[in-house]
Amino acid sequence: MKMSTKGRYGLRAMIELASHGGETPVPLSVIARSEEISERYLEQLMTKMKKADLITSCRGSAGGYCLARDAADISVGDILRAVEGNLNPVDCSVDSEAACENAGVCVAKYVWQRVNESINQAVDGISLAELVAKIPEDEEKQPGAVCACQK
Amino acid sequence: MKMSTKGRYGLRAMIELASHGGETPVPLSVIARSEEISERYLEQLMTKMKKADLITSCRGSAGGYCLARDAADISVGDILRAVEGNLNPVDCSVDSEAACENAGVCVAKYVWQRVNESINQAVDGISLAELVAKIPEDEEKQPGAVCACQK
DNA sequence: AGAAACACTACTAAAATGATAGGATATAAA
DNA sequence: TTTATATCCTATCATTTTAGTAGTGTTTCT
Repeated sequence: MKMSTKGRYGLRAMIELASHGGETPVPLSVIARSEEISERYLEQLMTKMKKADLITSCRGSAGGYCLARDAADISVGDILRAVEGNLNPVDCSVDSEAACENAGVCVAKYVWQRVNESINQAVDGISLAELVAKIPEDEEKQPGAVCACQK
Repeated sequence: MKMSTKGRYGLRAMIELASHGGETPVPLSVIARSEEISERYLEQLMTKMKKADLITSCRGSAGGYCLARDAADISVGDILRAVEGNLNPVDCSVDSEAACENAGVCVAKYVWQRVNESINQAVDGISLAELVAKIPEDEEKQPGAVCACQK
């Protein structure tokens, strides 16, 4: 039950992006360098977040990425689901998806549904703005100090 | 963020075991056949649950596994942590473990801690007895009908 | 003695993860 | 209009993890 690098990197990239104020687009290279994430790999995650309408992009020189809306209106759940796919611990726990023929009598399903609800409730209850507000003053200025931890 | 077969099989095996009443030891072969899980693989999971003092075993002919205590006193959390290890979505989120040097200023950590607490609270709030009670009457009698779903 | 069951360790095929690589396209500034 | 700086798109690949096998040993009941 581990969050993959997709979710971890994705979240950190969004925190980094949000902490830039949003005046001008932030190039991928800046975020990647700050967070010590492979530029090529992060690019794939940004694509997913763009498709989920969490960020916008400008190509060409002086281009980069911007938040698609206010950081207060982007939840951690939005970010994680964008890069990780749904957060259900078990696919068959969500009806009409990959439910097996025993779904009707399966009591284990009850567990996975509860866990699923619990996880989503937790991540939906935290906004990006809330996280940026937690960054210590002096850290916010110099990109990179937010968290270079690879975990 | 998927639960591996360890957690899924482990939970199902325990539900199956608990549904046998506990009068006599239930052989691995019975549980494995009922739940359509590889006997050899399930054996490894049972070993973990035994080490976690969730089950006891009797060797030899007429041997098998029993719950170590009342099903009401075994939580789903106990089971999942026994077979999966801790349920933290990210290792560095738990203090004094694999914390990185930026743990002090890392705001992402806050997210993982909240998610961790949320998951554990959910699984600790469900007992094995509660699940067994949910099994439909006619299903309870014939082993295997509980859930043979591989998910 | 022999069958039935757990105990322990090592190995392995397959799947998922975490990248890397190579180009194509767009944009602004020189 | 050329050049530098970006994003965009698709394919490939090495590594790690997962899920399962296999072999051997030990215990216990009949």
